[in-house]
Amino acid sequence: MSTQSVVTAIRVLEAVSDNQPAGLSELSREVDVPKATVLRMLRTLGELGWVSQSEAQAGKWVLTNHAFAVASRGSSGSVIRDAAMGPLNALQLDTTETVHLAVPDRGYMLIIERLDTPHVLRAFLPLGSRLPMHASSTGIAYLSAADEPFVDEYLAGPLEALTPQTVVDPAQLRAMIVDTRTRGYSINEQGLSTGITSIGVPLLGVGGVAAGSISISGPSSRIVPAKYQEYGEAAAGTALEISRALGAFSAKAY
Amino acid sequence: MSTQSVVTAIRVLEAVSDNQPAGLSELSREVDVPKATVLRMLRTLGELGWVSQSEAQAGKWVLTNHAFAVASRGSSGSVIRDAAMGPLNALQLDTTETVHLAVPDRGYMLIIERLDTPHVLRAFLPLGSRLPMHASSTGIAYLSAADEPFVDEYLAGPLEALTPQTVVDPAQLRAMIVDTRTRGYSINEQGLSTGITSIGVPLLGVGGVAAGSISISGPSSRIVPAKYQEYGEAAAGTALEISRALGAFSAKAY
DNA sequence: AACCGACGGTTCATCCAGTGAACCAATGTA
DNA sequence: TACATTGGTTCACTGGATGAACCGTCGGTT
Repeated sequence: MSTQSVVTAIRVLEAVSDNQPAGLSELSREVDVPKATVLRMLRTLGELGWVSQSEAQAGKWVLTNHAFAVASRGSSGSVIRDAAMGPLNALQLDTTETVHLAVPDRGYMLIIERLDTPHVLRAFLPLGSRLPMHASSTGIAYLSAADEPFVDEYLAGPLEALTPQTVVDPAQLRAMIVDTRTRGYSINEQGLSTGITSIGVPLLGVGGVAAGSISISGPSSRIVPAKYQEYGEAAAGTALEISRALGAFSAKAY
Repeated sequence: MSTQSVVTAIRVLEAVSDNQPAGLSELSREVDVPKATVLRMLRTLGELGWVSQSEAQAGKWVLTNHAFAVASRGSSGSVIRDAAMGPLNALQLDTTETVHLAVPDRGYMLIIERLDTPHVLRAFLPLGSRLPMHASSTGIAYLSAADEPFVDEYLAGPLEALTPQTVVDPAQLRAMIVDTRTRGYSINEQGLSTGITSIGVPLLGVGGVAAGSISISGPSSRIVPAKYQEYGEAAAGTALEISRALGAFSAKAY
């Protein structure tokens, strides 16, 4: 790989992100690069305003808000967001529950938008949360629209259980994906966090490829089985609208 | 500055972020670095999963979601978020209007969280939005708690008007900052976008330094002058609670 | 008190990775 | 047709990146 110093710098950056207030030796071990080099990277990234020394603990390094600001103008993210916000807003008002907009990132679903419920009891997924695909309705929905090789590869990997209800059996997950395809929406009952049920639908981008997903989430006491169909169909309608806006069904532009 | 290839890479990354589907020559000009070098950076960043070729337009480069995922675990962001979400939630329920959580980034306020109003008529700031400080209630609130040199520098810079109501006169802005200090909250009437009024309060971090701000926003037809005081005081109370949790008033830990 | 290990941070000779001018083919446009 | 711009490639040169060995400090053990 070329430009190895850049590679090192980015790896350091990701290591900082993963270990938040991260120490020098710690990072050096993590990235497997001499301390001197890591420190030089941190200094450079610091000058650029991407990391800084934690004011709470000297010698510990943290990410800055600037890093977030630069990266939040993500490509597909903003395209999808633009297309999704209107319909998503309507969906939230219709259902009165929290709706999420998620895009894929390396086996995770990344929450990039949220419109929340007026209910006192509300679910909180901070913006930027990464949810394992197999443990979230957005993830299963995304997988239901993704191409086979991707699904095979994902299901072959290690699947961690986040709650006692998390489904980690590949065969069972495959069945859930098939159900999602036929039904039009995925259902996740407390597989991500206890007491939360969620219903997801995939979004399609240009050429009909999976681009992300949306979901309706709330306490399992409110999102009861009797409501699955109503919410599922509402979400599916919204997703269709967004996918259409993304150009999923128009002739591919050459 | 050391490790110049890293500097170049990050500058390329930021240039991509700013110009979204960005072409090679375009970036080369922007960063003032030969095309060959820019291309090498793009390839390296591509291998790392931070940028990719736009599938819509070949040869154009865009940021990936992965970049967003890494950077969204921002330091101060998450610390503040953890401290703020509880009180903010209560504030939203009390006022029934949209509340925002914002942190500073190079002259802008970065919206990192939002709790939505149940009202059909609602304002949308996408999460990750960057608002000029002088044109937002969060910005003026932040400036009212920031140190003098920072304020001087900011007001000396170019101040763009986003709407006909945006205040861009430094003297007038300074008066607004003073008012904010004495009153306890800032008011922005349609300075950010027409038809939207917003009330902001600064958050203080360790040592009492400005760390961010919160705001209550809504259509100017609902957030009328008669409500300013009620909302302002509610927000100020919430901000105080958050600042306390951030350790603004405890003895500095040595 | 003396010892130890781990911490953040520094130094500097070696050498290889990054640089950028010049190049290509393709497309657009006047 | 000619000209300008695009994305992308090549390669000799050299100066910037590397990493082993170093320093001072801190906190816990014995």
